Amino acid sequence: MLRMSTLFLRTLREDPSDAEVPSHRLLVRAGYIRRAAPGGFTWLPLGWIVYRKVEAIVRAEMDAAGFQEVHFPALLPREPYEATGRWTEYGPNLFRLKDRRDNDFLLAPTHEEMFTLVVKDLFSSYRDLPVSIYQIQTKYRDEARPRAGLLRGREFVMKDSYSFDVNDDGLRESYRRHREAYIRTFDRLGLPYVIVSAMSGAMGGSASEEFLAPLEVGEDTFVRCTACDYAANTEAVRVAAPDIAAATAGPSRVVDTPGTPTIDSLVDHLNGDADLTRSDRQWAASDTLKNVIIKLVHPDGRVEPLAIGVPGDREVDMKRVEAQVSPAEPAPFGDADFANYPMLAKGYIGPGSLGLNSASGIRYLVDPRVVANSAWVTGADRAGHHVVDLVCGRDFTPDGLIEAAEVRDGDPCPECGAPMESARGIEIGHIFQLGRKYAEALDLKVLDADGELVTVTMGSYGIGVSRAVAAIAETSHDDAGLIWPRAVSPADVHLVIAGKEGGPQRPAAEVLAAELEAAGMSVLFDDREGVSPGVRFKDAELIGVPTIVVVGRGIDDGLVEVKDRRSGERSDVAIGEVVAHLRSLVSA
RNA sequence: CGGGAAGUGGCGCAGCUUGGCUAGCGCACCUGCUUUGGGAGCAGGGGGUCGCGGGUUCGAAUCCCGCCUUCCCGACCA
Repeated sequence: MLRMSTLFLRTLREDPSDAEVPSHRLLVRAGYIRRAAPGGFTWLPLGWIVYRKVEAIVRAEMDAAGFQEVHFPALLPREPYEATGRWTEYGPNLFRLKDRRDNDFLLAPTHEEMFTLVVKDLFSSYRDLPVSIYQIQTKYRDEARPRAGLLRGREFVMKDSYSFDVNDDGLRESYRRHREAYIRTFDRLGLPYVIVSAMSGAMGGSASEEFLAPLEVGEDTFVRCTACDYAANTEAVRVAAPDIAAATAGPSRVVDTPGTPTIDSLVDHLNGDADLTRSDRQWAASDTLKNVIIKLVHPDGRVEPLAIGVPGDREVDMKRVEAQVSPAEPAPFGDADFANYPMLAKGYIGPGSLGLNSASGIRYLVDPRVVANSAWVTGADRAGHHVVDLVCGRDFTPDGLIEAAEVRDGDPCPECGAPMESARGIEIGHIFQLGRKYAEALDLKVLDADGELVTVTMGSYGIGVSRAVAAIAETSHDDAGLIWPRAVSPADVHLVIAGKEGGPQRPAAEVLAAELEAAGMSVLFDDREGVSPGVRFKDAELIGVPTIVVVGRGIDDGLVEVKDRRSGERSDVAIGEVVAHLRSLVSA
């Protein structure tokens, strides 16, 4: 039993000034957490109870799925991370430190290397696989900007799992089992989520999905179809490509378009010149093909120019580009770069000067909407000139496709064609078919049935445990305070005494509290003396136990009040029946 | 990393422009009395290196320089 008279708790009447998002505000105000360091929080007793309940549910579902728990140090030597290149690749987000002998160490931001090495250490046969192991561990990332309390800290708790299989079929099965375990976990946590397709990072990536709690305060933008169940992170959205059977446009022709370096000016010119107007409709920005040049900086330092062609009504979304070209980094193509490519007429760049086999030799990738037989107005590689009716596949051939164009509300779903809508969410889980990257880097191989060495294929799967606490608070609160789902509430029942000191309420409440505990329910008991009823009610609402029981003025008639925190509904229940009544509520 | 705002008892804030007596207010905390179904009243208390370091000055929360931290927007971020 948690007695508020002795509980290590102090609620705040006012919002802390540095807290913006509701979960941060309320968790601090209600006495669950306290800021201890930039991006680091102390868990107070109520908060730690909730945290452990969340952790227990995560652990129970991992165990139920047959995954085995291990535990690594957070403080690790440099070497394994050097072997995979991440000592440098992780950049400034990695906490690095030295021991007394000047050896490099790090505080692990994630543990792929260690899991890979421990499996290599123990196992060497296909007979040992598949295996999935996990840990619940404190992670460290030197975030440029910790924010929103528990939602993005520099120290946080993550459940990370890794699967090890001999082949791709096995990986897919391990991935499926984790996906189902995650669905069960988030369902039990009472956390709403959307499963979205995500970018796996490296080119030619394998399957990756994120579990996003759909919340405005979230940092991830995703789109979902209004008709079917397609949903994807913005970076990973696939564009629905039209199917055009044959080119209907006439032969391409170069036209004079003086002073039209922008798409808007070009469209205005096309619609304003009698020789160029269309018979069927006005020209639109989406009829034009805009070619944007960027630079890619590869991890080895090599710099490669890249041309991206998108419909003129859309911007190139650098986040989407980055996700496509990772691990290379996109960078702007500046005036100095243009000087090296005199064949590029800025503002009038067209496919004629682009492509690996062209004069520039610049790789040319286009949006999937630029399909075979589609006709475009695009630059003629001469200032003041454009080409009309340039048909893809007939008049030019790109080097490939790239998903780089911005995504908009209302864009058609790639699955069913219905309009999609965008929303924001908090990433609470991520499942990812890693493949052989780490196994190759760290030489994790097993003997197969034929006695041949094969490289193991891996999956990695994460749940932000401390973030999940904040996400639950974020999805479940009102103006008065938190409202915990029963599965993670710090108590089953919040029992409040409301009556004059010395009256019958206190002894009756003491008896009731003991009976509730005896019946298997956990009780947060407001047994404080000299505290006015208003304070008790406000604190109860702030703390957010889903069921509040008031032993008050009804006690003379043998009645106590049962309040539902979420709905606000109250009902009087005979004190002799309240234990059974509450037990049915709590177990419902 | 760029732009903006801000650091004063546990929490929320004032004071700073124009340097000066004991650094003030509300909440919280302690003592006493009253009060007890929606953040009570009265009286009396305790608690603050004014973010850190340096400088100017007879004198700095206040002015100057540097740094750190927090929040917001952007960049960044399995």
